[in-house]
Formats: sequence, C-alpha cells, structure tokens
Amino acid sequence: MNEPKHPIQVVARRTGLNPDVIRAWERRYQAVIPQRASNGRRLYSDEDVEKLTLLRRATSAGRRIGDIASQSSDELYSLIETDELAAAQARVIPSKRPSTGSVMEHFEECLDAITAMNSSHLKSCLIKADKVLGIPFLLEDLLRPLISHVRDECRRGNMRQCHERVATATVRSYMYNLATSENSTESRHNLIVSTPMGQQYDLIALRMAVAANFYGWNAIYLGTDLAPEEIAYASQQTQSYSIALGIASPADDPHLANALRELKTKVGPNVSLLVGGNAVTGYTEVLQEIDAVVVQTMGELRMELDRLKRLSPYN
Amino acid sequence: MNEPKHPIQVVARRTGLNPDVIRAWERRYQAVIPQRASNGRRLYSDEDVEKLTLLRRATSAGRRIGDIASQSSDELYSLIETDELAAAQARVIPSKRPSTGSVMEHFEECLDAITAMNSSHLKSCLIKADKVLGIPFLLEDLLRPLISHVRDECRRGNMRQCHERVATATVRSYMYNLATSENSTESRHNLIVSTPMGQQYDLIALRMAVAANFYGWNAIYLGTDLAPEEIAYASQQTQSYSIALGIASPADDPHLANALRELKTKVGPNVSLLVGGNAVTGYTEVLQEIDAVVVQTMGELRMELDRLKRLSPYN
DNA sequence: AAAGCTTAGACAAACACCTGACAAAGACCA
DNA sequence: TGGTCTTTGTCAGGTGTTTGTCTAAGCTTT
Repeated sequence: MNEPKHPIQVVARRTGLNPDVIRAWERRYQAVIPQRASNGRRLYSDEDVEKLTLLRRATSAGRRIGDIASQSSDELYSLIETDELAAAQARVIPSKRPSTGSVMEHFEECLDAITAMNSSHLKSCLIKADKVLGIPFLLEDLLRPLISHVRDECRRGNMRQCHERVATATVRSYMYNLATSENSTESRHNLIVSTPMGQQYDLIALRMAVAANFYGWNAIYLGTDLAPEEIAYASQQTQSYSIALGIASPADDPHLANALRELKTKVGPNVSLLVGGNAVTGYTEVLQEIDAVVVQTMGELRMELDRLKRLSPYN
Repeated sequence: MNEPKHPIQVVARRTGLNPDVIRAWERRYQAVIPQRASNGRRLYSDEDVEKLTLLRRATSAGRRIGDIASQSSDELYSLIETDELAAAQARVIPSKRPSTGSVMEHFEECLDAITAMNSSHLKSCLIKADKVLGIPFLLEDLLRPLISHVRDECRRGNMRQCHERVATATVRSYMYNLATSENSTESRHNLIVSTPMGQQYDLIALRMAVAANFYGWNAIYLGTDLAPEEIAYASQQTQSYSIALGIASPADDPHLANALRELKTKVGPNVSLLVGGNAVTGYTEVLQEIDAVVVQTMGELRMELDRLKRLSPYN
C-alpha cells in the first residue's frame, strides 16, 4: 500500500497549522487520529493532511472547529466550496470596519479584496489607508509591499495573473489620481516622469510622480516604454528641467544604455535626471556617465527634489 | 433531510451582514429565527441564509427593514426584482442629449489640456464634462472622438506620442475610476472585462466596463493581453456568467482565433461572450463559432446586458 | 546536552450571548 | 426650511464558552 507517513512538522508546514493546534484538535475533537511510530511519534497519512487542510480552510471561512471536526473530507469539501466563494464576495462588502490604523490590517484587507477580485473594495481600502497613513506611508509601507507580495505569490503559484492584474490596475489608477491631483500651492516646477524604452513596468515611475506631486511639484506622467526623443520633447515643451525615470526590469537590456545616452544628449546638460527602481544596479556605469542621481526611497527623492528646486532658474 | 446548519459567523460572511445586525433583526422583527445548538448558539439553515440575503438586498435598494422583515422569501424576491430594475432605469433617465455645441466646448478644452500635457487640467475637464453630459454621452460623444482624434493627429505628425500618452493615461485612469465606482444598488451580476491575448489597446474594454457598471453590473476589469485560462479562471472564481472582450487591433492576429476558441471551451456554453472594438470584423467566423455577440455602442451593450440579466441563474 | 516530540494542564484572547443605549439618517409635520 | 419623532445600525457592558497558545515535565534521538 502506498501510504507515506509524515511527521507533525511536515504536516504543519503543508497545512499552515501550528503543531500545537493539530495536537489540540486531535485531543479535543479527534479531528484526525494519526498512526504512531514505534517510539510514539505521530505519523500522518496523505488523507490526514488533506483533511487538516480542509479543516483549516473551513475554520478560516468562519466555521467553528468544534462543529466540523467530525465531518468527512467529502462533507467538508462541499461546505468549503460554498463558504469560501460567498465569503470572498460578501465578506469584503461591509467595509466599515473601524480600523485602528496599523498597516498590517490595511494590508490584509487589500489582499482580501484582491483575492476576491473586487476592485471597488480595493479602491476604498486604498482611500481609507490614505486617510489613515498619509501618502508617504501609503506608498512605502502599504503599496510597495502589497504589490511585491502579490507578484511573489503569482510566481509561486498561490495567486494567478488575473489577481495581479486587478491589483496593479487598481493601484495604478489610484496612484495616477494622486499624481495628478491639484496641489494647493501651484508650482512652476515641472517634473517629467516616465520609463525609458523597453521598460514595461510602470509602478515605480508612478510612485515617483505621486511623491513629487506630494512635495509640491507638478508631475507630468508620460507612461511606459517611451523613446528618448519623446521624453526630450516633452521636457522641452513643458519647460521641465528635471526628469525622473523608473527602471524596474529587465536589468540587462543592451539597448537601454544607448537610449539613456541619447536622452542625455537630447535634453542637454541643464536637465537633471533621476532614476529609481530595482534594476538600476544593472546600469551603474551609464547612469554615472549621464549624471543621473539614483533615488530609491521617498526620502532620497525628496532631498533631490529640494536640491533641484534651489538650482532651478525660477529661484 | 439535507439541512446543514451554519454558525452566525458563516451566515454573516455569506450574507454580507454584520453579526450584530443579524441579531438585531431577529430581536426586533423576528426576521429570521434560527434554531439553537445545545449550548445556545444560533444555527441557521440554508433558507435562513437566503432570506437574510434577500433582506439585505432589499434594504440596500431602499426598503426599510421594519417593513419587510416579516415577508416571505418569495414576496421579497419580487420586491427586489422591481426595485433593482427601477433603480437601474432611474439612473438612465437624467440624460438628455446634449447639444453638439456644448460637447465641442469640452472637446476643445480637453485638447488644449492635452497639447499642454497638463494631466490635472485634463482630468478636471473630464469631471466637468461628466457632470454636464452624463456617463453615456461622455463615453460616446466626448471620449471616443477625443482619443481617436489624438491618435489621428499623432499619425499625421501634428501631435506627438507623448501627447497621446498623457491623453490615454488620464482617460484610462478616469474611466477606471468610473468602472470601479460603487453602485447604489449592489448587484450580483458580474461581468468580466478584458482584452484577449495579443491585444494591447485597452480603452474599448474599459469603455465596456464603465458602461456595464453604469447599468448596474459589477464590472471586473482584468486589463489587456490576458491568456484564455486566466480569463476563464476569473469568470469561474467570481461566478461571472458573462465576459466582455475588447478587440481593437490588430485585426489579423492568427493566434487570436485559437485563443478565443480555447476561452470558449474553458468557460463552457453557459457563459456568454460579448465583444466590441474596431477589429471585430476581422474575426467574424470565429466569433460566430463561439457564440459571441458583437456590441459596438452603449445602446447595444445595454440591450445585451439586460437580456443576460433575464437569463441569469439569479433570476 | 541540545533539539524535538510526547502528555497534561492552564490561560488569555476571541467569540457568542443578552440587554440597553446612543447617534445618525429618514420621515413627517408645521 | 427647520424641528420633532421614528427607525436602525452600531457599540458597550457583563457572562459564559470556545479555541489557540504556552508551560512543565518526561522521553527519544542525535
């Protein structure tokens, strides 16, 4: 008989349950009664693992373990099927939970909305988080980890591409709103924000645009994958003496170096370049060559923007 | 007897009601009187859950809980049907055809904002136009001509790519806001909106999402260039029985036909497909083969959505 | 001896129950 | 339009139960 046996630690990892919980469920409700090795240790079969997984899913869908521990895997499965679906759709609707303001709560609520593919709820989460956290913390502590978490989960297979799409689309739209919201102090300092040719990932550039707008600049967001002459034209046309570029991936595009050099020659020495993003390390020499300043955090961006403001011809 | 009993937490998640509310409705109006477990806890049957769901829909359509709590599920259902339909129609009434002159003014102002690459100004123009024209005319008489005009001018060399970027980014974000704005009558009719594999242009799909949301549907916008299995997964996960696809360009993608066929097999015959966009003429045979309905204007879309609502398993 | 599993017991947080109260929103009337 | 009454969602306070986590002490393996 093909009956592999797993120690409790393995079962804990596979089910996501604490070993103590597994033992407690056995002691109190005989949820799963594993075989024992000759030395008394628990040995779980694959069916045991499956049932424990189902129990975990059922409890986190709102069932009480005492009510369901004695059910068979089949019964559990049909329960979960309806519970989880309805829960994902309905749980998110009553979004009036008074939040205490911790980032983790917002994070979890956003994740719920994403798994339910509920854009409206995700958006209202972001609005709420914005109010509580303020823009800098929203960007750095919520949106940045949220997006990378979703992307990681996609890569691991725990989430799917359509989840990522819903998440990025909503976040992108929200950040765009922030980046183009009118500022009380109308500023003459323009900042062109874009990603250079070959770069498709835009959230980093958007983050810079939002931050710049927040610091009183007028961010002009041009989108992704733009040719050098277009960026140069836009900066000239709008009299912008600063350009921010997001470089996220790939980190080894052979054409990008040339595109950056071309951009620098087209805009001339009076226009400052800022770059941010995970992939900047792949282009250090070029970036030095064109006098680009690397800004990864909002703090760095702010310092650099302040410096540029002092240099600017308007002051 | 098949009579599963649910604890209050599960009922809360399935209905979208706060547990406090469920108890209050029981205490005050005997809306639903659940059985009790030996320890005094409430245990709800499937009928209880259904009645609570109906009560929630009726209240959020404007009914007062005190008036309707004592009604039967059947009575509630016919109430809801008329209420939600009336609400959906009421939304459409306050839209008189605007004069071409007023549309032109908005058009010119938007164009000015675009040539100045001033996103915030463009956004405020859109907001203003939305208020004056209403969503249907905003989409059909302003945004559609505006975008195609900008694209034409780009092709002719009178405008540049960066203008187009500013325009599409702002319009996209605004439409996304409209598509994900909460509706007064929350509906259980989900519509997946996306563009199939190979299609990069998203504004048509977005327009369908906005229109669907306006007509009281819950539009789930997944973005562009999505694989069939992702679209199928999303529709299954969210229990959506309708999928809208935007097909703008290219009109001669040899892989698209197969992608559409694959999508149809994956979602099965019960899921309806709607397609819109300039490039649908390039794929007429496939679209017939997969039973897709072509909708180009908001009127066509609306008729089709109403038809689907009547067919839907919720009615 | 350290690490990990075992049991049994203990404890605190979470949850459900009830009652009562309050504030916001609607309805009604002047 | 403004004031009053009613409805209704939400919350606090107090009690009892459920449940996740932790501790203590013993055993086995490395």
